[in-house]
Amino acid sequence: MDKDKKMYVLGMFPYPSGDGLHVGHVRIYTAVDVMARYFRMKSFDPSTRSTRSGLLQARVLAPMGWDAFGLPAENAAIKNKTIPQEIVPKNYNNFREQMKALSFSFDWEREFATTDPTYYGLTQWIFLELYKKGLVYREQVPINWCPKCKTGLANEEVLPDGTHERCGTATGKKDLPQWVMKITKYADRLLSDLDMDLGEDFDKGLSFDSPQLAQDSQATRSLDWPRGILEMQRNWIGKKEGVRLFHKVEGMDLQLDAFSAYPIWCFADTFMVIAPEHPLVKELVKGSEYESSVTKFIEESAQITAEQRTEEKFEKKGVFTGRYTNDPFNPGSRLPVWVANFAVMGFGTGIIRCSAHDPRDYEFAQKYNIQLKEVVERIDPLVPVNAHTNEGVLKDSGPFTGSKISSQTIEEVKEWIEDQKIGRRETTYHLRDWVFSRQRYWGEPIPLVHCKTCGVQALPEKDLPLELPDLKSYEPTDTGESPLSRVTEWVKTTCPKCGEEARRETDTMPNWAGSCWYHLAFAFWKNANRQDGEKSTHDVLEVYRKSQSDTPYTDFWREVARPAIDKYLPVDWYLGGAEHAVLHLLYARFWNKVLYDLGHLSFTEPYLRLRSVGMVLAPDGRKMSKSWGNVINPDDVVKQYGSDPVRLYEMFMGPWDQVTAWDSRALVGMRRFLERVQKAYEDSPLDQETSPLLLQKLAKLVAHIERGIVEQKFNTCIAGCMEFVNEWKNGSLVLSREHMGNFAQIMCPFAPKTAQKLWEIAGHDSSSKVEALGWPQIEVKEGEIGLPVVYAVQINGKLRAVVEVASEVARDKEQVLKQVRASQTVAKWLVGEPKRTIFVAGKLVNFVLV
RNA sequence: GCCGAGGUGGCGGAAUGGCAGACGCACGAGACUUAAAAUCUCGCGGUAGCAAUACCGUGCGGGUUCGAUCCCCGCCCUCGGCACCA
Repeated sequence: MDKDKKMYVLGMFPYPSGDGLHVGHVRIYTAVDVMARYFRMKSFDPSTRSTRSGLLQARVLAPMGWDAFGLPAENAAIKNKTIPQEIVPKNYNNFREQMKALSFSFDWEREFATTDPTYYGLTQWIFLELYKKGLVYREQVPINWCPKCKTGLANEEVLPDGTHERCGTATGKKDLPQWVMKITKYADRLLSDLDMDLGEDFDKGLSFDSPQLAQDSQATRSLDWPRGILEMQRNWIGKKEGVRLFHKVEGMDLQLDAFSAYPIWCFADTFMVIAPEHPLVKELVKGSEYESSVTKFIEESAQITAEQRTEEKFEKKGVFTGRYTNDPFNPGSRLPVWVANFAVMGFGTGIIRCSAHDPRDYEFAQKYNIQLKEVVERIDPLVPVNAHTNEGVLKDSGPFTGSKISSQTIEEVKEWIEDQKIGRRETTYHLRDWVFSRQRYWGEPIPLVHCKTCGVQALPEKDLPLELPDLKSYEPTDTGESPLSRVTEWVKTTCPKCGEEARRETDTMPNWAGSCWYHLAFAFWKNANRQDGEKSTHDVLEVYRKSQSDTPYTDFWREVARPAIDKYLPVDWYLGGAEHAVLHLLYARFWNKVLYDLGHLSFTEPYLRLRSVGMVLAPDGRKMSKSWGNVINPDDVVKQYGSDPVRLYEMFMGPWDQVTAWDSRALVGMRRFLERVQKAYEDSPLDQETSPLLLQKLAKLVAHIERGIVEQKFNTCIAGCMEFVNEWKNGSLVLSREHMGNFAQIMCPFAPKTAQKLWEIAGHDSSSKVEALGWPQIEVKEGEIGLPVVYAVQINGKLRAVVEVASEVARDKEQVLKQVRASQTVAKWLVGEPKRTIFVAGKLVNFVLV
């Protein structure tokens, strides 16, 4: 094996809740373990066979850790009247034991929790790197607020009807200063890199000459992610190139800017709409006869929750402001300005130019009798053409009258707009900046200090990690501030710049922070459980912290972390749930790009191949949920059936990427199969020659499993194994000792315990490990075995017979046709000479009579 | 409305242009057993037939092809995600 090659297989690390591992987790991590075990065997180098640790030299990384900060643990601790520091380790220790019980062969000496100060010190260091790069800023951002509990709430604590999930009070919003990350600065790259050629980053993991991986090197080496998830990322970023258009309000010194993504249709616009929450609305009507009606409308709109607003039946409503603007597209015309609830702040400018060519605008204009104009002849006489089609020939459109709409004329219009100085090109994004503050206890403290004279100061690297103080009471405060703000002795500090008294930032980081870079940490992480006597990451970092350097973390990153990261990253296979399709993946990609720009990483995309698992439903076909009482606990089934049958069942139950309902009865089939194989091994003498048919099947099975594993078609791999055993035992066929060993080897990724037992029954002693000699290679040359080839014979495309042809002539068309025609059944159907004969070598003959 | 994934026996599913229903579950019959469980053997899409066999059959309608579960066009349904996005 090429020493520069590696394989990094990663399952999205779990949030260790008190309920323990879920069968959905088991489905993901069994797949990760199957792949990891396969790649380890595959990476075995026969030339190092004599060295004791040929396997250990292979650079296959399959780590596991715990995403342990965040709201659920904090709320669970509050509920149980304890502290997160106590329940979190309890939870992840339980997760680890459950995983070990399932024989997951993860690199346990690399395990960590994001709540470990050694880990979150590095998270804080990365935060400061982003901060120093100017990607973190402070802004007033509204949070969800429960006026009764006097507490800030996460979105998930607010029910769809806008009430607080715990007390039922209607929630509101409260403005708080928050730290925000400028992810929008990276919007373009986050979008275009989805299609970028990743070059050699992609090649590093190609050493295992597996079927699909071999294909990759020939295809474009852009991200190999499910199409749907790529699409969701694109939509979430939501890049729109358009124009910002300027309008003067008649009789006022006021400009209204509107964004348009379809500028070529602007000649049709006949009115404008402004969002009720737009800051200029009040100014527009101040002191006019419209003031009261508009104010009333604003108040009404404010009471409607965002949820209600997005309901389908939601009625488009508005009121006239009494104001008009000029229309730069139709000089001399004026556009009435309405306030309407279908305009929202936060997209575009909050002000829209409206026309008959937008169904929503059209509906609104019809309702309020606003004059309309159309610039493209209708196709359907009942409705105006929709601008989104961007098709048609313009009429009544100033200098563009008579132009056919095309990408070229759209460009011309944009140019014309800029020439006329009535607007300018602008790109908008759906993506917003990322609110990074949480007014919560259980998260990484944000390592900033507020000084009266020096303003906000970053904590020096030497002071990291900034540890979370142990608190007995950590419930949210009634001002909405973080619970940390109450801990006077912790908050009180000195300014790193001037040394005067200063206050620590009391907000903590969101749950996402730890998961933004954990895949990097696994590359260099060493925990204290190591057997090999090497220093743990904690100890190494301590040495740096106690050194003279002012930048111990930067030094550590450069000297320790970076070389290991370069060795293993990017992640070759990333397996997890589709629920992270947008946020986690986007945030992690964002941090990766920033770290790349800072020179801390050598690659721009963290996850090369992404696969999402299908949900496991309860036996009743519904989602598993405590409230339905239909949750299957993996502990119970492992106890009842054993770990190998559970692993096998999770892989066998259906296509890995599709939803399937759990069926405990089907599980017994897995145990039966494993017992049957073991019996078959015990009954087989070890001194036989393998039957030719079986040898051929075994060779095919090995190839099938290799392809199946990299394509995540685990279900058919297992079916293939079952089929093989059925062939073996139902016929009077025999397997040699060597081939019995081979079958044990290919079973190993799926059912490692059973595979080891089979290996031993096949004559190896227990000090020999089934995975230790690599992946079996069985070569059968075509024709060597001399088995007859089965031809399907069709008449007019309809199957009429099946004919065996001796292997020596099985590829010779003339000979095959002769033999096929000799069959009685074929002769019966073959009336007259065929007009055409289709011959597919080794497979099929089709006589076409008509 | 848009985007995505699906629709095949009683059930989970297999077959990605070439023998539809592999493999497993459930079910039925038989063997073993005093009996049951377990295990083993056989059967198991529908219709007709004692049978050989024939016809029908992969959500619906059309098309391409010697040949379509698979590719193309138009619909229907289920699940997941997003949405007054200007």
